[in-house]
Amino acid sequence: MGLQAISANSLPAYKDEHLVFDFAGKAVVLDGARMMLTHKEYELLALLVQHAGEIIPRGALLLRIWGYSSEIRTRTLDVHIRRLRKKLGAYAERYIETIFGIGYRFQPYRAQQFFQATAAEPIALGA
Amino acid sequence: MGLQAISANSLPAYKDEHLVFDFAGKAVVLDGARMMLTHKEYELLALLVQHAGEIIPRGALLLRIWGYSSEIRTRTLDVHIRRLRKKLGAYAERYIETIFGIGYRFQPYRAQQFFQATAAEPIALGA
DNA sequence: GCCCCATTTTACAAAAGTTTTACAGAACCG
DNA sequence: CGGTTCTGTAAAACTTTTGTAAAATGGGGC
Repeated sequence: MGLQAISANSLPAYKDEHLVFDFAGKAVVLDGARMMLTHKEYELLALLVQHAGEIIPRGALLLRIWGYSSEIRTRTLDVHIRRLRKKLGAYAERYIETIFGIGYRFQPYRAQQFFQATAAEPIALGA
Repeated sequence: MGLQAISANSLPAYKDEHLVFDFAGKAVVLDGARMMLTHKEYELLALLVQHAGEIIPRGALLLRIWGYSSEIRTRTLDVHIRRLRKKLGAYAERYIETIFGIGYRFQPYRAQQFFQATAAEPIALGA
């Protein structure tokens, strides 16, 4: 029965102490409870997690997820980031960093203890 | 005696605390009472039950049961889902989940206790 | 033809999701 | 500091999707 139940572009799942991100099953589990994410929220978080540790510029996020070419001024991205942070609960700030003037970065749970960050160096990332 | 040879698509019957789905006999029993389903209702529920736990996109349902190729806008599926839910009575929402923007999913009776169910759930998936 | 009944369509209401607006607040720069 | 730019946030506005009732359609049997 080729019912094609929800296609799966399989990447190795991301996993740390609190968060399990199953790209194949498009399921995210936080501390054992399934995170209920909308499409856009899922896509946004997935993109960040796939590039864990890297800074992703606002422009890149807006392009990849919204198809917006640069030079569109909108708060949409921020609103979605906010909702993700809300759903990430206590770990919100730890997982999703704001890189002022550049974009955002998903940080694996443990990673932050090694770099006691003052802030973030504006590491460039190709759009 | 069994002149009724085991029909070709005899799948093992689905069964849980309240619902018994006998594919071979095309009979559905809910809390001991036979559910009277029309042909389309039966096909729809059967397809969902056969893939219990999986999300089945609207497009797949419309294709498999109605032969509709995509890009036909119709509320027929929704109407049938509604009638099924009505006949499922109190268990309706528990058995048939709506996955917003994607499709529907039949959930075995017990399964939901693992994921705390607040309400209808928008599990996100890429489109 | 007429009736019955399953099914589909129509039309609108309700719900869920997304974007925009408006402004507060934080970070940067001189 | 004072000005400027950028981000956070809540709430409103908007869009899309689903739910629902009711009417229309269509096929079989009488």
